[in-house]
Amino acid sequence: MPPRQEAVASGGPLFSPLYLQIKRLIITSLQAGEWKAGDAIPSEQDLAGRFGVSQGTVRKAIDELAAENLLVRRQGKGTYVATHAEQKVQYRFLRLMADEGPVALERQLLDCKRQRAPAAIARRLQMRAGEPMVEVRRLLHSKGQPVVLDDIWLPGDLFKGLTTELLNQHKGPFYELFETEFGVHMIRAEEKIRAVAADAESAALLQLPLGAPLLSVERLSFTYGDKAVELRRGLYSTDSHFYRNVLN
Amino acid sequence: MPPRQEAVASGGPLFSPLYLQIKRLIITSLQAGEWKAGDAIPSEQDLAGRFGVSQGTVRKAIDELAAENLLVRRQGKGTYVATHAEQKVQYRFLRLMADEGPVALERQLLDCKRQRAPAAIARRLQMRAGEPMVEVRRLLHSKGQPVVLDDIWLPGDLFKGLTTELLNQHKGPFYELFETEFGVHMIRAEEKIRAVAADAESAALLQLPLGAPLLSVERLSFTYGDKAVELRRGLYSTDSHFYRNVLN
DNA sequence: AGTCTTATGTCTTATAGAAGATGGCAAATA
DNA sequence: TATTTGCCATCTTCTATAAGACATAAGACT
Repeated sequence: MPPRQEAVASGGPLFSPLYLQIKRLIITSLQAGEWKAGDAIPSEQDLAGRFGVSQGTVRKAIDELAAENLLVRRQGKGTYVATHAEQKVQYRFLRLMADEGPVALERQLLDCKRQRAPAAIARRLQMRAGEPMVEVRRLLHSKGQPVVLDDIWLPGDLFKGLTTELLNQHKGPFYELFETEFGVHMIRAEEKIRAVAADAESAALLQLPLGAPLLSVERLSFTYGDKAVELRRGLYSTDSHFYRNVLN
Repeated sequence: MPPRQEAVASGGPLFSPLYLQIKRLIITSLQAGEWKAGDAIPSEQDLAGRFGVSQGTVRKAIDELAAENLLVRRQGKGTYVATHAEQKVQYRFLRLMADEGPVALERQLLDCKRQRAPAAIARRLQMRAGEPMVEVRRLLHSKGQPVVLDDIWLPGDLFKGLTTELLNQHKGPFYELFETEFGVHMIRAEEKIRAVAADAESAALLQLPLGAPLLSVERLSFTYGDKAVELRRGLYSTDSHFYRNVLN
């Protein structure tokens, strides 16, 4: 067994450990859609054979991918591609909690139309202004009360057949739909949170007085290869709910 | 080598893997203050010898502790007890970012007095109302502008000698002082974030109009054994700053 | 129908060697 | 002589592999 493989060119890290090379190969397969969301990937032994390394090395690669929530391990069963369609947590990326009781949200679609990208939006998604996009607006209700107003921007070329009907007939999170219908997996996101005053439109939609303080949550979501594919701005009413975060 | 050690009693998980038992032992030593913040813990070989297991088993235990930010590994040097005194990030738990440029904060101590615990505060810290506490209030400034107003509550018995003078003469984060002077390590925290309107006092201190929207960040901090030891309420002005969070 | 066996996953532990950091010591140098 | 330089021993963590234990599900058997 050659202890070290030659790496090419200069600039980057000349050598990298075997398990990191394996990890990269697995990510490539995920990106190529070789295994779809919710599927089981081949066993550690299989992959070890395919790549010509030992099971333990594949295991360490998968360990890191599982820690990053790209894969999910189930002892005795197999290793699965992470998905937003899990029953356990309805919304994997939503950090909203209710003051008391669990959060059970109903969706109300407000709008879904194709647009040209405004400069401010395009820049954040590394696109050019004027490129085709889809804008979706919706409300989330809890016990009949409106709680979240979302404004979502998606690249038009990635989401060709996205229509109001498709969104309405689909039960479950948007991200689940994006996986099954468009093959776009959201694996990571960054949020910028501010406090803002409700303008006329948001106040009306959220049934709050004009100028009421709202949580503004601007989310940039990424797919494989750190490619930004969604910009979302949520306005949260925090009278009976809050945004929860853990630090360590 | 016995493959499995006997576990006692009933109720919990009857058996747990060796490396988890080792992990618990290490946590116990940390909690007992056997190694202080910033110190190097014994080498993996040392610990393996002490516990009568192999180096790889100790390694897996330490791996998890490092992933939880209780320990910090440095290849070739050793493994160290995590601390809030690192130069790298001034405030480990502070998620505040500036719209442009880095965050450089100056502190201004407003108040530090001993109090009886109000019921609402006591409950969150699993104490009884009326028990002695320390309340600290302070401002954080960025480029001369006030940005954060903090109201901090600490159990009085744990922080006996905490005075205005001690806080003022200390440079660096509070959590660093808590480690060195009181042996209290903050290892984890939960934050509840809301949008609120500035009342008269906070508006004046943050130099904002009355009713301006503010980010309310309520932080409950824990030390070893999931023991809550600090309740902190921060009001953030988010005109030129924001709260940053990453999801995966 | 219920129990047992077996196949196939992941999980745990152990061992050996590689890679990085550090300090001591000797040779080279000014 | 005083100082620098380079080598090396020895400490640390990191990587790679192998073997057996544990978990799960499905089929064989009673």
